[in-house]
Amino acid sequence: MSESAIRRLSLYLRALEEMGDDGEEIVSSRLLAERVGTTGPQVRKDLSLFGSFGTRGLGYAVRPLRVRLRDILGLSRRWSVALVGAGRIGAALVAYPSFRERGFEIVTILDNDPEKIGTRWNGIAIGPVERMEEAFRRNPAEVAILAVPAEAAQDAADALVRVGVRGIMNLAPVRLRVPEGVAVKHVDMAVELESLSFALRHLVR
Amino acid sequence: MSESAIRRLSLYLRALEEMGDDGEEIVSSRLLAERVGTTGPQVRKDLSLFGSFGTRGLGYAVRPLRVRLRDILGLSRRWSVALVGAGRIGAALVAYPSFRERGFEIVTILDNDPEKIGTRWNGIAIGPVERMEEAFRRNPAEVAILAVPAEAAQDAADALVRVGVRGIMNLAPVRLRVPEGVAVKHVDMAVELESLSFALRHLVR
DNA sequence: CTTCTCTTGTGAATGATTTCACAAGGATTC
DNA sequence: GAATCCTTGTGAAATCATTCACAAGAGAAG
Ligand SMILES: NC(=O)c1ccc[n+]([C@@H]2O[C@H](COP(=O)([O-])OP(=O)(O)OC[C@H]3O[C@@H](n4cnc5c(N)ncnc54)[C@H](O)[C@@H]3O)[C@@H](O)[C@H]2O)c1
Ligand SMILES: NC(=O)c1ccc[n+]([C@@H]2O[C@H](COP(=O)([O-])OP(=O)(O)OC[C@H]3O[C@@H](n4cnc5c(N)ncnc54)[C@H](O)[C@@H]3O)[C@@H](O)[C@H]2O)c1
Repeated sequence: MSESAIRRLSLYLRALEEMGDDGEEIVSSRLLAERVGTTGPQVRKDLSLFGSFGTRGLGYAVRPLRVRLRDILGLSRRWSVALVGAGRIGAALVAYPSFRERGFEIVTILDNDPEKIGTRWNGIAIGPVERMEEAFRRNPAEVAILAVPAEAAQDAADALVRVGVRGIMNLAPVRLRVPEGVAVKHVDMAVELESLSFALRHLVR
Repeated sequence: MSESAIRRLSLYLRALEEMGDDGEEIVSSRLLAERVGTTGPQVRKDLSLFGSFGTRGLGYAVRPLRVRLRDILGLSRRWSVALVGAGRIGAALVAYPSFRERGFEIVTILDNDPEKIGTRWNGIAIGPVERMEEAFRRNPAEVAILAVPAEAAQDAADALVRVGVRGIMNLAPVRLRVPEGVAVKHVDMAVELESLSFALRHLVR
């Protein structure tokens, strides 16, 4: 059950959610594949990892598959999220409504800048990062978004693990070391840009 | 020459840049691997795709390898970048100094909100997206960052391709269709969060 | 100059992921 | 209710990526 299969499930779910509103009842693996940029067999393989949800000769019923995928991905519950680092990227994330709509609710915001501490973002008071434990007692979170400067990221991650966070989405350009059982996803825009640069290096100018 | 190999090169380069400042002269594949979270053999395989830069028995000289990696990744030149979508995420990106430091310079910002058009961000006047062609004549860009709402993303991408952009980093949660020869990298935080959710689904509460 | 140490560079082996091909089997038609 | 159509579900094959093992070879030491 590869990482990439899981990411595709997430894309299938998104496609299904967009479809549902168009009133489609049934979708074939071929059509779903086209929506997310893969192939029919790939879709079927991915889904078959978790059971068989289609009807032969017909396809997949949109709504039930959607429910099933949400379930598989662990999205049939809500996740509480702590944001550490109330900077520019943090501000964009807090103001972004889609995460909440998809079940990820930012319940805690922490920073170490005295100027920021106490101000409210989206109804949430920014707390001092030194008092993480206290903040988590009030508003526990299973997941954290880490948006502090690179130098501060490892310490912040350690603290997050200490207060019980089991998953971190890291935006800082550093590889985090975390104990077994803690999941980290790294969003690294510099790497994305550099792999664009690699792709273009001979094509342009 | 896989996508993932290229991404690792980018991480090796970052590690080397951090090291150089520490005054390390030589680094072994083992050490470099540790820094980026992979293995020695993997580092050597990745590098050997492009030549042999090390000395047996010793390791890799930091500075020359850095230069070589920059070259391989197409980073020994500067890239001009257009930002389309001057929203919250766009604001964070424009204010973020690291991209420029690593050779990616935002030279054009476009939006379709009359309120925003004409205001200056970081010294750059936000232009109307309808006049993309004109904006590109003044400030051409090879690369674009796309940070518009999902519904607008495909149209914006089409327009970017028309004015000659060859690489797009897309932040909107949609799969873009682009012609052959145009590279797209998709930064999809919702997918990241959902794959965290998958990893935690049975571990938490 | 020879030996010893150490780490690279790389073919071969292993492992993972994707693609393929097709039997299985519901739905629809006549 | 039989025949036809169509798309799923899935082993097997092919491709792709990583790991391994070790010969090659540079430098240090004696
Ligand atoms: N802004 C972007 O577009 C962008 C893009 C890619 C990656 N990133 C990365 O995301 C991270 C945040 O970037 P940003 O642009 O929002 O930076 P920023 O400087 O605007 O924000 C960082 C915030 O973290 C806070 N902070 C610093 N040390 C802290 C600590 N120890 N504990 C808690 N809070 C702390 C600061 O007070 C500040 O509010 C950085 O690692 C950056 O490299 C940012
Ligand atoms: N904010 C986040 O944290 C976040 C996280 C993940 C993904 N995203 C994605 O990034 C994109 C931008 O998000 P945001 O939060 O900055 O949204 P936003 O609404 O703050 O900004 C979008 C900007 O695009 C402009 N725009 C709209 N249509 C346009 C068009 N046709 N041409 C040019 N400009 C146009 C708007 O005027 C606005 O300034 C969205 O697709 C969003 O889903 C955002």
